[in-house]
Amino acid sequence: MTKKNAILEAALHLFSEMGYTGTSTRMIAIKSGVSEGLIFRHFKNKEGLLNVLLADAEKEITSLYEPILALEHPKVFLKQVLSLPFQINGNNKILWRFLYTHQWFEPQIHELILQPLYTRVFDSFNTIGVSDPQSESESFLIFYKGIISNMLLNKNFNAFPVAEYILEKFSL
Amino acid sequence: MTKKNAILEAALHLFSEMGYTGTSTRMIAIKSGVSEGLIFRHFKNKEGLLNVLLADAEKEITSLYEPILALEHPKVFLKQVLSLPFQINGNNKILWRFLYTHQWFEPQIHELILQPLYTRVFDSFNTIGVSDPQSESESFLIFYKGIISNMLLNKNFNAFPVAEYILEKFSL
DNA sequence: TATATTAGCGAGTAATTAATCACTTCTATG
DNA sequence: CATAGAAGTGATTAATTACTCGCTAATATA
Repeated sequence: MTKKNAILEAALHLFSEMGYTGTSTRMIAIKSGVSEGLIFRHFKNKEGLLNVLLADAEKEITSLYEPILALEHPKVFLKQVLSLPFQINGNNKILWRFLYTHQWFEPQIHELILQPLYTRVFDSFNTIGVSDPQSESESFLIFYKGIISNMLLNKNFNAFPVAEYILEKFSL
Repeated sequence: MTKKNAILEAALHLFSEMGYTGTSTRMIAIKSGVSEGLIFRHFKNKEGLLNVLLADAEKEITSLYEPILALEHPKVFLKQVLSLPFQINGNNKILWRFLYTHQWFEPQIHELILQPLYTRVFDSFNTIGVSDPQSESESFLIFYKGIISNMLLNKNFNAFPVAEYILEKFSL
């Protein structure tokens, strides 16, 4: 792994655990095993490092959504959206936590998580033929985000039965 | 207003907007119009100030929940839980934002928001007689938290139709 | 091989941080 | 009124902050 990537990885871990303002560039340097100066050589400043992490996160979310957005059948698509939280594992959990902790200070993150899905979710419920596809879509996506929040905040939370239950509620 | 309360109010505002680590005691002193030293006289240190805010928040949440927890009829109670997000106004919005931004770094906050409701929600669904009261309760509370998250993160979000929709889904 | 560019280091720096301290002013109570 | 304790100030501190800079080592390219 290049030192540049080591910096990015250490910063992602630290930001997701301590927050952006709670992490010093010195901590990042120590954790990634590089000199503090190198951070600024590669990323200009601390905010620049954050922006690269945000851009990388956007790419990862896009490629995570991609195969699901390719599904044509409405009900299959919607079911797979609710399966996304279960793709959270040891590797990408840190990325999700980074996004969820920083969404309060970086407004584009909330958009990044929901917007790529919204149109297709709306169209799906519209095709299925529900009475109010907008409210149906919004409540569906609120649940999608909520289940991830809960998984990140409560280690004992077993999301499987809840997700099954919700699928039933949305007749999927 | 006492200077002690001015400090608490300024800190709550700043913490909820910039986060705990993103707020300096100097900022709090300037915003509340007191000397920086007074903060430490009243609260010992910055963390002590945070703890007082957390204790105050717990009291406020408790008194917000109290009248709803007093409702006996299961469906009436559950309906009123989903009406809680609409009690968010200019005054207490800052408190909710404080809780939601800090829940990622103060694990007890997630508990504080959900735990006082959980038992009664479970009992209510149990009394009503649903097939899996635990999953029903958990999904219901995920919606409850999710609606508030969405309201805080998306100014254009109109929660009314969504809440109505959810009540229907839970046959309330 | 020669040279230009990039990667990397570590000692600095000015500003900011949380916290302390000596001191003054207010206020309650005997 | 007298006085003890609480409220409040502002200068000061040691540590930490984000960031710079002069330098060397590595790597690419001609």
